[in-house]
Amino acid sequence: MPELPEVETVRDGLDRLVVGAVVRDVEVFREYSVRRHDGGPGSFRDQLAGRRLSAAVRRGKFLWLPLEEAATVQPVQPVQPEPVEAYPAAALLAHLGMSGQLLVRGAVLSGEQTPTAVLGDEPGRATAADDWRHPHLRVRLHLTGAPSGARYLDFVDQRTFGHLSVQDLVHDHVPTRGSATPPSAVPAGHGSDLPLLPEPVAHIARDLLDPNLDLDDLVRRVRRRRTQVKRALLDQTVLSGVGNIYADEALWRARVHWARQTDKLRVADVRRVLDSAAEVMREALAQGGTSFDELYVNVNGQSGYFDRSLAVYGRENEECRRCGALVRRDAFMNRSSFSCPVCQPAPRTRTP
DNA sequence: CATGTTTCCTGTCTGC
DNA sequence: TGCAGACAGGAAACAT
Repeated sequence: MPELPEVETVRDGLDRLVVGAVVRDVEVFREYSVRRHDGGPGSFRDQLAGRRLSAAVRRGKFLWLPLEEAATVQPVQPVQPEPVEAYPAAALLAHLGMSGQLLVRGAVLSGEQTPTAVLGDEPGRATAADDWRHPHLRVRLHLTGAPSGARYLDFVDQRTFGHLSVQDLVHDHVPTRGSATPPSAVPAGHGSDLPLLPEPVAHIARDLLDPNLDLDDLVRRVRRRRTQVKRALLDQTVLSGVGNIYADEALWRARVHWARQTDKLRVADVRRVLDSAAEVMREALAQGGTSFDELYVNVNGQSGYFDRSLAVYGRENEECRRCGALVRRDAFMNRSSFSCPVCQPAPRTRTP
């Protein structure tokens, strides 16, 4: 799945290849993929055409490109009063769901940039400025004026849990510790202290790679909850960016069972779980830049390039890399939890 | 209000 | 060989 490290890799690629480009046209092949856009495909197209993609920003697994009016390519529409804010008032918001990809086509890559390592394009088709349409192509943005020469930004999504929309930028609904603070990847030169987020992201908590995350506060908020620790890890309003895979990996590293109650965990345990989650995601991100090119596109149910490094996820009845016990799998929230029965002893009262 | 459960979707895999 | 059912999962929507 594209989790935080994968989304960050994509964000970085968009930053280098499509930021600065102007959207010339939009094709929506699957209406469902823009279901969260208010107004439908026609409105989606209208709100993008003629706008410049001015930055690439991420929080958790949400990714967005703030929009600016393009001075050169003005769409034919009535003149509207300019917003006073210097920061863009709207953004193209993307969530990759579990199988979404953003593929840049036609970019001329320079130097060290490996074509296929940038945005998960397919080997052999990576550099060509072709019009080839992926079987799961849902939305295509036609670009012009990209410094990289990128012609298309393709949204490809097999299982269609991902989505695109144009959203107003609003102030953070859940500022950490009282004061409004900026999102994690605020573009340079855009007033980095302006805490503007797409509306659907405004209630999403900061992620573990956010330099402005208050870790002590997060520990307190986790322990204040009365639920299983893994539920807390997956809760958007507590912490963003952690999915089922990295939750299991973090808990294994921290030697904490997924069903432990948050309000009974010690501060040191919670801190260790969070540190482990940050660590495993940083490692995945580090690998994401290099070795995933031939595998990253294969997000059809497998975790892809990071597979080899996984300690427990998807390894039912295989040996724990630490103690050799057989990894167990439990049903959890209509999915699975993987854990080591020895390293991560289950709490007494709750026995699934 | 806080927490738990269901639902959306498509392609692959398993078992009968 | 076919085909129903299980499975994968983020997060909104709904339920308790």
